[in-house]
Amino acid sequence: MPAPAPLPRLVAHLDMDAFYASVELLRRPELRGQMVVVGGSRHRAAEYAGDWPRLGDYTGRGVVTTATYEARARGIHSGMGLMKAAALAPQAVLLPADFDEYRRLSRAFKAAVAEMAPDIEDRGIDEIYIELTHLPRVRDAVGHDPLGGARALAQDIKNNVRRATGLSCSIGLAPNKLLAKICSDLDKPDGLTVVMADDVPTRIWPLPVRRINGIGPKAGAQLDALGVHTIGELAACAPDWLVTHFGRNHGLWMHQAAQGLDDRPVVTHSEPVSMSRETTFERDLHARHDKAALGAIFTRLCEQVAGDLQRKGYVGRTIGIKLRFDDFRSVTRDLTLPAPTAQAEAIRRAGGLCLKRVDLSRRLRLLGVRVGGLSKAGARPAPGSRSAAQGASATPTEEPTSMRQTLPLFPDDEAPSS
DNA sequence: ATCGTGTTCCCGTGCGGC
DNA sequence: GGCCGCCGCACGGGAACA
Repeated sequence: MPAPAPLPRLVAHLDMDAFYASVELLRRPELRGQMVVVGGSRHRAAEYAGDWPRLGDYTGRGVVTTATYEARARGIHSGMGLMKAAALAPQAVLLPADFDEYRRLSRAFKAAVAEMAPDIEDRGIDEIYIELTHLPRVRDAVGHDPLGGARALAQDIKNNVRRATGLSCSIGLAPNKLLAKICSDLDKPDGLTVVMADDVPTRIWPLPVRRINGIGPKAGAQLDALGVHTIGELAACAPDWLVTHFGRNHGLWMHQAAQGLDDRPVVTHSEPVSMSRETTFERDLHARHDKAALGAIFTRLCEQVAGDLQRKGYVGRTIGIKLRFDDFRSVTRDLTLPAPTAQAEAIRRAGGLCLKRVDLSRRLRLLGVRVGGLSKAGARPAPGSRSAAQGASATPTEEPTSMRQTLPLFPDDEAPSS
């Protein structure tokens, strides 16, 4: 009896095509074929008498969230400032984002995948990883051809997503998450791309290093400056040389990734670590001059994040704020409370204390509130979180005195250090 | 005239417990 | 008591990604 061939691991990465824009086209089919951009937050999708709002008429802050392929052909891409996009294609239709609808379709496409392959890792609203290795259709594929079985399954998953949502997606099929992610992008839209270990030199090595998930703008620019442009060039770098430039962890990881190696599991369950709300103002605000407006925004953010926590049944111990100044520098401050909370009042008081630790002489463009160190609202504190238990043996209901006094939301700049 | 929102992970520093 | 090393946590910043 011949020894059974070792089973290759098979992972799929599924990415919805131009997700938000495609959802908009589902309910506005008359826009098909046009340049459509989704983005901005403060404009309304009012009733248009056959006349769509045009990018060129938009004034204000905001970025492109998604653009149809027609708009991308004009050089528009996600993350681009709306005013810059407007210069490229003023006649493109601009629609505001409707996250409730996107979440509805997101649940629908994930359910359609789960019918066929239940081991799914959520990677946000429009993409997932799928573990295929142990599925009967793959493991016991006819002719002992697991790859053939996986490819057929991936095609069936695409068909089921389209049946359930009317939307197309692209799937990458590979021996690990890293390669699956890269190759789901190789044949967009509506693609199904397979890359196995043997294909890495021909299909992966010619690509720019930025295509590796985890090499972002900073590392990409650094590698570029060092003369390393493609993944193949990165693969040829000595690990020690990468370690000297990027540190032990990062350098060794880069070297592994460039070989197409990755053993991260598909993680099917995860708990949230933090929840936050933030907002960019329509115009930059000053802590003293616009104190009332900022205080109101701050209070609203605290209420929103408290509402999010309560709705989802979490409490958190670490309260943080985030500020972005007019020069785009940002700072964060946080504070860990003796006991977790989901109350807007407590969050606002702690956030107010954080705020006092920041030099507020520059104008602000963004304010955010974050709650981390989350635990389930009903649960006993985890045996790992010590400070609540081992600090003074206070009763859980007792409030520190500092929490009881009403603190100014945006304190005047007191005792300037200059 | 750019440059949002929400989340995770990682690293360095500082500090206290042991 | 002082010092040391180790460890974990809190905090702040940065990078990355959807």
